[in-house]
Amino acid sequence: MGRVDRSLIAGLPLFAGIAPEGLDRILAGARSTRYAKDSAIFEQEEEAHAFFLLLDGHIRVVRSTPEGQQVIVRYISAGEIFGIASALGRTTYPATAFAVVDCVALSWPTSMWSELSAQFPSFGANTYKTVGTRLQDTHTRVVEMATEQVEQRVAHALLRLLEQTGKKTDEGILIDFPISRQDIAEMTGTTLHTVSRLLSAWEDKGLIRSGRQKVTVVDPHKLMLVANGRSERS
Amino acid sequence: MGRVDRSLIAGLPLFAGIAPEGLDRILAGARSTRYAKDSAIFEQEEEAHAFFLLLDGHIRVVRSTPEGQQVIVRYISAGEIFGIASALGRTTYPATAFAVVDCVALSWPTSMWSELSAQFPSFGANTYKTVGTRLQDTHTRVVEMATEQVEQRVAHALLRLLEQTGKKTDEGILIDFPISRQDIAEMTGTTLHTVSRLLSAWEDKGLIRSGRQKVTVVDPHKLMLVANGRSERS
DNA sequence: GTGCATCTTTGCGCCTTCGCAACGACATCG
DNA sequence: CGATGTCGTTGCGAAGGCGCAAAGATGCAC
Repeated sequence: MGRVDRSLIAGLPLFAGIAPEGLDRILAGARSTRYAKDSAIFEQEEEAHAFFLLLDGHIRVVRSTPEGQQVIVRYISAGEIFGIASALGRTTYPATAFAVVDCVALSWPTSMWSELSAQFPSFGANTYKTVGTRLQDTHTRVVEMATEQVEQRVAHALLRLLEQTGKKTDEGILIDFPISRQDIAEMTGTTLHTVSRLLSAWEDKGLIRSGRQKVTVVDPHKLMLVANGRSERS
Repeated sequence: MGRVDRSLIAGLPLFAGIAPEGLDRILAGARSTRYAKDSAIFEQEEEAHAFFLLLDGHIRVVRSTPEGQQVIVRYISAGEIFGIASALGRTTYPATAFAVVDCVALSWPTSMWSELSAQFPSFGANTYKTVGTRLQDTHTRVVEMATEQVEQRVAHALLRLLEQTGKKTDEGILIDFPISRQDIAEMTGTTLHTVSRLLSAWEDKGLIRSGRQKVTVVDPHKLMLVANGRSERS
């Protein structure tokens, strides 16, 4: 918990078009919290007491089945809002949010949502736009799961992570947070075994380099061919 | 195209808490259109010129892959809004909407969205709540596709259709619009062959009765057991 | 009433993917 | 620096579900 300087959030598209005084007023209602790696920011089914803006780090949003299987709904990067169930008329969080690395996030009490979105229409509009984008992304994922083979789905998932958090290194583009085979499996609806086999095969072909909780894409273009099924079967 | 009487929409939750004069003003900007069975209300990639409210009938929202495969995103029933891409900051429709039966829908030009939602906050709020619900529903679907076998997915899909449009008959609960094996396959990410086999097996067990483009659920409770995987393998 | 288009059923072989199991590698911590 | 736990790899067998193909049903149009 602590003060937040306006400059930390002034550049975010989320707050585009809001005057400095407005930002200060928005921030006045927020509190900043640090979350240790692997801790939960909120949990599925829990009362939705707040919504969040990630300032630093990476969040993994996970939905669990009654049988205890987990599915990764999405990753959140710095600058994105999350836990906005409250903004959408829900009273409980539909998923659990884990800090993938040490994170810092702002939070506002749910009760402030209507107030903020009314007072700063562009903030509301930007948020809804984000929700709309996520709905489309999720539909895309449904389509992928319905029509593609595992190999394509995993390739697509990696490419999406690259887009979101790719970081250039001298070997290629690195996914900028620890991610295991199991994690990738939970994003794509397969098993860690199958993911491991795929990554091994791709590494042999020189598409990627990977290690413990680490994936670097060496040849994004070829990976894209795989994702589109234009790659000959091995 | 034509006039719409206020009474047609006054009872909808979407317009709850809006005065009669407000409704009239909302309707003044709308136009009513009839769509013949199997016609498209709008098409994927098309400019999002309007958003819609279904007054009567059933709509199938379909997303196509570049390879021409189709996935049913959802069914829309009377009273629901659809084509609200515009409300979410998109400029094109992300999917195609087909009239499953003869339909009647109201439409408003996209440009009216901001005006209406500003003037009638509860209308805006209800719409966003709907979007939130759909996002959750879609996530649920992702989880199902990631963790369940085809049999469970198909059972879940049928149960969802029952919930949405089930109509009691003397044989059981009927899905109230024509739906083919192919349609069910496109909802669940499988093939019409597999769906046909499943329905046949369920019919033998007395769970359902089905015919050409028609499914009646005789024993919803047992179907729920199948959906939850609590049914012994055949 | 007859013909045609569409939808449905069902058999069979194959292939992708899973499940299980065992082993190997790497990092961390005391 | 060695022990321990977590994560990754890989082999093998099983099977769920797909693809293809052909035949059977049903409703609609003329």
